[in-house]
Amino acid sequence: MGTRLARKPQNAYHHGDLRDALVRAALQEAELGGPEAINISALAKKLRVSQPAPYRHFADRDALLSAVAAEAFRQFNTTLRDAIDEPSKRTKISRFAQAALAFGQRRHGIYRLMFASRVMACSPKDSELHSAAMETFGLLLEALESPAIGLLRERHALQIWAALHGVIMLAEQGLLTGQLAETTREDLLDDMVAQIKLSLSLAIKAAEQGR
Amino acid sequence: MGTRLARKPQNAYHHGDLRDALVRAALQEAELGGPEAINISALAKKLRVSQPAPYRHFADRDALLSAVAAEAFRQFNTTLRDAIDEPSKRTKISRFAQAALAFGQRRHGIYRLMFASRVMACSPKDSELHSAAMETFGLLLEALESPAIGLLRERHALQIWAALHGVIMLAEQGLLTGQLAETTREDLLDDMVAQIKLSLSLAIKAAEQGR
DNA sequence: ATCTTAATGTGATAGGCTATAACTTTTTGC
DNA sequence: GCAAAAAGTTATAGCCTATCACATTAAGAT
Repeated sequence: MGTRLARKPQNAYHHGDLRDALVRAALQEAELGGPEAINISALAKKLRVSQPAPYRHFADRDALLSAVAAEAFRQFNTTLRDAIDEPSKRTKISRFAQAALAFGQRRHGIYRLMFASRVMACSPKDSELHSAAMETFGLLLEALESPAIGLLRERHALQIWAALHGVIMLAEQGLLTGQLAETTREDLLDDMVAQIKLSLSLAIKAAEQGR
Repeated sequence: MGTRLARKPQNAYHHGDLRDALVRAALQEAELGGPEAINISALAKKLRVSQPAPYRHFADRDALLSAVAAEAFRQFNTTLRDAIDEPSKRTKISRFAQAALAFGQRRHGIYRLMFASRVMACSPKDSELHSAAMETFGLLLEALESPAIGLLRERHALQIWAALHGVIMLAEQGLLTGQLAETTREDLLDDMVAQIKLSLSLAIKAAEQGR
């Protein structure tokens, strides 16, 4: 992001970097309180501009949220890329999954914003958000490290994606804390990933024999 | 719900059933638009009462949403109970999962409301919501039909719960439509359930041999 | 250099929604 | 029946989004 000025030059009529500053500040607000915590008036006050100024850069609140979600996806992708590339004994997909879970827990407000349906609903309109989310899926496919191709590969990627998302969402709501305090979320997720990988290898073997 | 009057007796100062009427009307609004679509002023107008009247029955908007979510969970539980009891060649857990997926897709706004974190966050406070959600989990355990007990059983129930929730949430956002049009969501979910069941039976066998 | 135009910011203002306060009308229990 | 609680009402305040008309600065063309 901020390739330009990071702060408003004091006494300047023009902020110089308002659009990016808004996204950064909104991201910070959402960190704890999720999408609901993003308040245009409050952001304007914080950045020392008039209340309507943000509307010069975003058509409405949803447009701002969309831009924030896109930035969040980019940060998510950076984290996942690091996890994939980091050397380790575990499989790439396991590292991918654990990194995503950690992101979802440490930055739960942001994660919630990223998948807020209001924001994701406008995928076709907002290509910035859409492409960032697609890149995440691309990283997942890469992490799968599977010889499978085409539909089978995508199918299993989607299963992992769903398992991951489900665990993160449930963890967020404390639905994994009450009971089962002993078994950690990391273990639960790793089990699911292992099951899906196993099923994938079986499917490949079956396909090879069938051919 | 409505054991009392279904409609407001005309020209009556007291509505007679406002609390339940509000929950029903709100549920209807959320059907399409999710939790954001619930508007206290609009509900009051629709039910022909003054705008502040709802506040005689609910402390604030979140309290209303909580009550609506509780009712939604009860309806969810009824659907799931029917699916479990219905005779079929498939396993109980598969029927459970398919019924939940169908509910999540047909009534996506309601499903979103049920798991809106603002609402679920206040679990301890709102025992009505909390107990309805716990009952859902109880039904899942029942549907699992597993000889496993204790932690192992709960662990696998949570895995299925997470897989289910993940698939529903992704389907909701159209993230399962673009690619993979051929493979239906039902199949995807059934695969995941089968994988988890398989893993469960293996774990049981391992535990028996270990003993 | 200057002139025009687009971009960006401001004050004023409207409208919607939540929520509270003070007052009124029924209902209910003693 | 009467006192008190329950459930409505009108009036009003406050917050937030969003738009309008106007002001200022930046940028590009001549």
